[in-house]
Amino acid sequence: MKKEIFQDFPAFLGKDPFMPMRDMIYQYLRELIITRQLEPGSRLVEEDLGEKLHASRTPIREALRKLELEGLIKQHKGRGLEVGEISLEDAMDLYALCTELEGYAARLAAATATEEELAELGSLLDEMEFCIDRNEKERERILHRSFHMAIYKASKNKRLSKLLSDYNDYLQLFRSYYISTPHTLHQTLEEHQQMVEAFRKHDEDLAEKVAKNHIHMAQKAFQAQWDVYNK
Amino acid sequence: MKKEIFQDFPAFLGKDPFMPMRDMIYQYLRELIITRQLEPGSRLVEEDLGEKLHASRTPIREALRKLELEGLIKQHKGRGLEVGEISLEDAMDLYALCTELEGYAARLAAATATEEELAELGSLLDEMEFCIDRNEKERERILHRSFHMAIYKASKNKRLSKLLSDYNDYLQLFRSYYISTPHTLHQTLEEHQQMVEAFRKHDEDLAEKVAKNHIHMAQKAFQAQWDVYNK
DNA sequence: TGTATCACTTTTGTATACTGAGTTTAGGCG
DNA sequence: CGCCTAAACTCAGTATACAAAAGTGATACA
Repeated sequence: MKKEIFQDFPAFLGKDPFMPMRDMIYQYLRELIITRQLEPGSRLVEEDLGEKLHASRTPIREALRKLELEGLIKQHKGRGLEVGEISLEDAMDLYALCTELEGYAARLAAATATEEELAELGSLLDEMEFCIDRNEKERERILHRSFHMAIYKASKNKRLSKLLSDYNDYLQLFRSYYISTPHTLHQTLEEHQQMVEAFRKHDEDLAEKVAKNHIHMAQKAFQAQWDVYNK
Repeated sequence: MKKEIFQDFPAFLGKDPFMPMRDMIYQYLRELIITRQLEPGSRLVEEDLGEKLHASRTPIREALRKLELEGLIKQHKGRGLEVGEISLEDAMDLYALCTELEGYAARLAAATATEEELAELGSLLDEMEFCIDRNEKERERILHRSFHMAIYKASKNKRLSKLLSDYNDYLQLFRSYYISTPHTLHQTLEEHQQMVEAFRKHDEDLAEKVAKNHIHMAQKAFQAQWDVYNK
């Protein structure tokens, strides 16, 4: 495990000086894993991490337990933890599940979305279009996330919202497989527009269908890239 | 917090002498909470628990963190943890979510169930009928759980299976609200029979419909009892 | 040369000690 | 008598120390 990876932890710490150390460490490691700065298979030794992050084993352990529960890290045969490999089977399961859940969330959103929520979604859409034209990828990524979050919130089901929000982060891992080309970005934008359109008409069936299709497209893009990488 | 509640922990420990203490404590506390032996609002002080369960704070903490993540216990404003109160809103959200997920699992099961899986479900059904006639409630409860697990497994989606399995345990908490009368048990049995029937015919739409209805019935029973308790 | 055993190393599991934040309580002052 | 303040207490957050399990390697014996 290279030490340089952990160089920017002090800056990360500064973000919220009141957050408990364990949560800091959790979020920090989670980000490293999801952005693949920590590669699958990397070993995570409590004492090493403690030294590198200038913390004792106790908060490290609690962060690791949480990551383990999320499925991002796994118990290494025999002993120690390591960053989990992603398997095609798991990815397919997750995409299938998310397809259902997004569809359901969209259905609920279509049924109950308020004018404010629709306006919010509309303005996010405009911003995203702007970003795509200017090729501001990072900002586009953040807006994309906000867009989906806004839908989850509009579903008015807190459990569903939390679940999808967690899964969305996880899917981030898979997205690193297929690079967003301008083409796929425009494609995605159009799908988003269709969704908002369906919400505006309060057409539940259409909203569900379009949302499901949206995730399904992402799944197909992932699988295509997977097949390229793994012959 | 009464000490007597924790009397049977040594026996619980005996079940698997190789399981780490933190997992023992987690499972033990979880069962106490779900069966309401630890009432909502009970305070959970690390040091107290350590003394009563003859363990140090470290494994206790790790067990508590896990329970907190599951939403079974909450950080009490200012200080300490306590067993979470259940809110009607959260229960309704969870039932709605489970309705969707069970429906989806049933659809998948109907599509792909093998002869072995169908036979397994059939025999569980027979056993349950036997138990209901003899009024063996505890055994019926365990079989009920196994029945749903068998469906999840038949869906062949591991993520979905894990998620529903966790939620099922959680719903146990809500079930303690409405007592299972022979009438509702027979009603439930019939719903289960309809589900297996749909699986046998590989009728996905029917399976989904019946499964959703099954959870929806449970939701209605819960809400009715809630309304009685809370005026 | 191959294998079995034993000491050693690595790393997690558990216990305990210390610290600091927030709460309660008791005493003094108006 | 009530209110404000400060000391004491409670309890979680973090650090450290010790124990135990499990791999690793070296040595001795066949």
